[in-house]
Amino acid sequence: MLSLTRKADYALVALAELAQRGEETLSARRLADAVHVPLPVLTNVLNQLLHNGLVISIRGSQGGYRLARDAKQINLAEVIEAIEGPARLAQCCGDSGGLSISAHAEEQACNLESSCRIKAPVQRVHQSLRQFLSGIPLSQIAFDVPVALGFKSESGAPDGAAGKY
Amino acid sequence: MLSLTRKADYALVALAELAQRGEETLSARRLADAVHVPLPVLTNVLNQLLHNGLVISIRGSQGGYRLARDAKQINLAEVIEAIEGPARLAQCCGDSGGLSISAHAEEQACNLESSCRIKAPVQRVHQSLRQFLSGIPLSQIAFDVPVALGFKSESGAPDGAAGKY
DNA sequence: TTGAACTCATACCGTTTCGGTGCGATATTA
DNA sequence: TAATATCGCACCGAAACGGTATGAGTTCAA
Repeated sequence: MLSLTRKADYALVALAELAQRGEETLSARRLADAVHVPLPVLTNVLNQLLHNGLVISIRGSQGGYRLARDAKQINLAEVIEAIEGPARLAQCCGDSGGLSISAHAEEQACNLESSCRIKAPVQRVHQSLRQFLSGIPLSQIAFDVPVALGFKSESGAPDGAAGKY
Repeated sequence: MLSLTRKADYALVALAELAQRGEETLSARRLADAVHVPLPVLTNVLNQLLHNGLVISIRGSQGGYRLARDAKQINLAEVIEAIEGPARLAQCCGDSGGLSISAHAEEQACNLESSCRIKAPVQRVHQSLRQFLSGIPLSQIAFDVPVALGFKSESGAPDGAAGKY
């Protein structure tokens, strides 16, 4: 459920590695070695990250990649969207943001009445899901900061985060 | 990103419909009509829901389906997992719970050092993601209860829910 | 100026998953 | 016993995913 694609995994790992290297410019080859991902695959991933402004590239010899911003300024939602494209929790209609292509609202799904009775609440869930991911900076992944206020074990109802969707 | 499969959509819509019907036993055919999903597809979905204890079935004529529990007792995580199988946010190793088959820990991925430096924090994210979904009851989807404490608009940092992964 | 070391962009392909269909078996009721 | 259901597979086409290959452009250093 809600799993990431493997490429998104790679992106996360690669970005974390770059974050740990700080200012250093790392060639795709060396990054691939460090992270144990086949070079051509990593190349693809890095390109997508480039186009989404998450890394910057320096061409030519001695070139390579570097984070475009500080690791604290990059969040999980960005990374995932960079690789997997804009989101939609359910097929049911719209995204919310870059809604452009939603106009190809074609054949199926949302001309159904009762399924769209679902639409509003599902979208709300999706919204808060996205905000949840937006709140997690890359730095937390890269440096594995043990977070101050974790979840309160298994006290049945999860605290805060879940209650207010 | 993080999108549900279409079948999970159908499951959600069907369950919501059942929730609204209360005690009524609804045949697959009538449910399919109500929800505008092709009958054979819905049949598959209902079977999966049956095996995961979310609905109960009554066979024979006048048979049909009904929620196995009150809508308040069914949460989103259950529904999604029933359809899409147990979760893993990242390929990176384990689930956490029914970890059995994780032993087929085969060819790839997690024999890599640096990628597994990622493992712990990613799993923590996944954990809280799951708890988040566990906190949303079917009743909220079915009856679209407008929630008391929504998100505070676009105040940059999302409140509560996101801060504490 | 030449060549090496890179990035960049795209096209391609095999495999898996997804969405959907069909059918035979079984169970229940009238 | 006939009608109406669920049940449980197995099947198929299409799309997405994961991975590979290749050619072109860019920069730097000798």
